Amino acid sequence: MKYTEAKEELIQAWGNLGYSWGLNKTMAQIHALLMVSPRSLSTEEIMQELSISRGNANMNIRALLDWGIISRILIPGERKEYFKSEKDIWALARQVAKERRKRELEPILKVLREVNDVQSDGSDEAKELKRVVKDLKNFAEKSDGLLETFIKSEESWFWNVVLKIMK
Amino acid sequence: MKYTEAKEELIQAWGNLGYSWGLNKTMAQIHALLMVSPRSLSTEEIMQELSISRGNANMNIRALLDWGIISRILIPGERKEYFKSEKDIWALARQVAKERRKRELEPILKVLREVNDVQSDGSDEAKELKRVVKDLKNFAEKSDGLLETFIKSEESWFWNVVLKIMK
DNA sequence: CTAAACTTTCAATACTTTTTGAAAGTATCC
DNA sequence: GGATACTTTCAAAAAGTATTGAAAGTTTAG
Repeated sequence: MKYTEAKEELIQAWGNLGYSWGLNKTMAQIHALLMVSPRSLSTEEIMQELSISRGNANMNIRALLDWGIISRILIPGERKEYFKSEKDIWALARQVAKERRKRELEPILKVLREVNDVQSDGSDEAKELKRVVKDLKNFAEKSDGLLETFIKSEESWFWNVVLKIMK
Repeated sequence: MKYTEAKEELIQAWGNLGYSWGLNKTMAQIHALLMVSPRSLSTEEIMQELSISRGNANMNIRALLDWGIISRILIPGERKEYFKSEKDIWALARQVAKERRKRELEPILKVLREVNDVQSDGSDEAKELKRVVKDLKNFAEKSDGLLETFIKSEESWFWNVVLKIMK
């Protein structure tokens, strides 16, 4: 397989994976591009490589900065901004986990804690609801704890544990 | 908080969580409704409760059946079909993990294995690409293994390990 | 200060996904 | 068989999301 072909396939594939991690397609592609690039790239170059508009590039670069998975590089003497991505995939996964926890898990935990106070009127429906809320809350809290552990973990430490699990 | 209010909030919240798990909003809401319902419901009842059309209800019920997270119930003497959901949340999570693994992780693993054969032409770009592919492949394979372990796990067993990790 | 080099915004547009509802299909009953 | 009670399909409409590009904004240099 040729280099450019491989690069395009990878950007495409990583784009899909990123999408399933909760980024959008362009975000994930920009990220992939920065991943495979040995030097940091300017907005202009990103637009070019991915054939996207300035606005689109700008918005998604900002979103990536916001997620904390790429960073701005200022090159002395240059006015343009350059960007590079986090290249350690575990660090990236931890960062994504952190953001998703904030965006997705926290809101549902809040609702579950509220709904937990529902007064049962003794009906089957209310009893079932109470049971489900209890289970969900328990699940969500445990997931939250696990995520937190993962987010704070050192790669090597995490690895050792995972290997132990999978043995 | 009142029962109906709590129920609606929960369906809403679960709808959002399900969405972030890769189900669509209606799918997740139907699932939530079945979760909190002490008895199985017919298509008609689901349409009613969620104010959705017959077509929509039908399509999403089929998708949920397809994911294997709800099941069809036939009540003797009745012609209608009823549906009930898996109520064990861990079993549900395992099922979702299984489907997503098939739909998302497997395709990227396939691409990574292909791209892995790229011939380096000695350029920095090609070297970087090779490095990234190697890392990603490693990561994806390890995630795949971990997911597999989770999917096949018994709840209690998994729990013990998780608790150990989090201690 | 003005021009140049950039970055950001945003209304319009294009694209994707979801939802609707009526029509077609299927199974069961008498 | 025909009527009834359902389920499924699917083209059209609506809703949601992403993308464009030109205009406005900002920063730096001279």
